[in-house]
Amino acid sequence: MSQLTPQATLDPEMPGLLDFICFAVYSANHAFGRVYKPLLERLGLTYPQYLVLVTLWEEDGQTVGAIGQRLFLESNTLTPLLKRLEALGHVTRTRAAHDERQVVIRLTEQGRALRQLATEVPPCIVDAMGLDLGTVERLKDDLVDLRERLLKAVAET
Amino acid sequence: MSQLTPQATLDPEMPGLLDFICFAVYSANHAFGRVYKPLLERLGLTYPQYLVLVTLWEEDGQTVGAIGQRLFLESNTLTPLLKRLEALGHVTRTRAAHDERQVVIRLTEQGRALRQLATEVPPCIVDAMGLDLGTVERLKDDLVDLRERLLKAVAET
DNA sequence: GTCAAAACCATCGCGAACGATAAAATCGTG
DNA sequence: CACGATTTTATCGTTCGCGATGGTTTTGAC
Repeated sequence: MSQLTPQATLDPEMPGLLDFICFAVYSANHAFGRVYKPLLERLGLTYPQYLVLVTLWEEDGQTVGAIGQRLFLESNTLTPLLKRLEALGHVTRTRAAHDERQVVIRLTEQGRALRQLATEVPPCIVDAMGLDLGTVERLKDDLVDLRERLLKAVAET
Repeated sequence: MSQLTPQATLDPEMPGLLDFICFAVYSANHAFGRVYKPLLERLGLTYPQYLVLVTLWEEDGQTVGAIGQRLFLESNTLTPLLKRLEALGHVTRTRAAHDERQVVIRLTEQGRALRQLATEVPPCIVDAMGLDLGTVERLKDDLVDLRERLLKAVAET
């Protein structure tokens, strides 16, 4: 282990990795993934699949586009994911009668039932964070604010 | 609107997507990706490749394992990524003489030169966030704290 | 010195994310 | 009504991320 890395004063140009807030977000996201993985494995779900189901538990019968708008994803990501959820028996995919372009995603009975099992998940996450809900809420709001600022900046490009 | 549903006894209700701090992190991470993409495209880099180079600009000649420890990635992710950086001419990959198991990653002259071009990137990100540096710093610290708590919880499992 | 255990990296397969592109349905304008 | 433009979803190729596994080198116990 080469212990001495005196972080030379040589670089006012490029900040270190630990100065990047994007890396803090990136690595926190990664850490959430590691916490969620064992919990979701028991449900046979991946993390993005879980997020899709959360939106459907909130509001069933959404189109692919509507789900994508909520999750900031597009059809090239969602279509294969939704096909897997269909293969697992959690949802159905049917063309909308009034507009054949749209595909409506509906929970099956099994998909609805999964919601009960999934109620154990959020408390486990809160427990793993070990923070009071006020702190979490504030952090969440700050992140949403940051996200909106970033997306606004991208849109203006 | 988003009254946090208490995970009370037998409450079958699942919090909405917008109540999940993990989703705030997930979507903020994606938003960063969208901001970085056009900036890094000019350098011919992806976002993870850029993160690897940032660590190497900080300290050249790290092993694959050392880079992984910093970025929370493992060889199965890093090896192909580093091979691409090698193919691009930014780094070299050589077995360590004193321990043939380790692979040392060193910047090429071209890889070092890229650092100058990349100095334009961080100011663009700060600009896109539109937040004062104190707010950013505090948010970053909170995220690092959250990350450490989550990883600690995983390790205790 | 020997040999099993550990460390380190590479490989494989799968799911996720996205740019580019295509195909089909619908809409809007003339 | 006709027809080009738009909307919506799907497909393809590339990169990332990770679990599982394998191969080589080093370490450690005896």
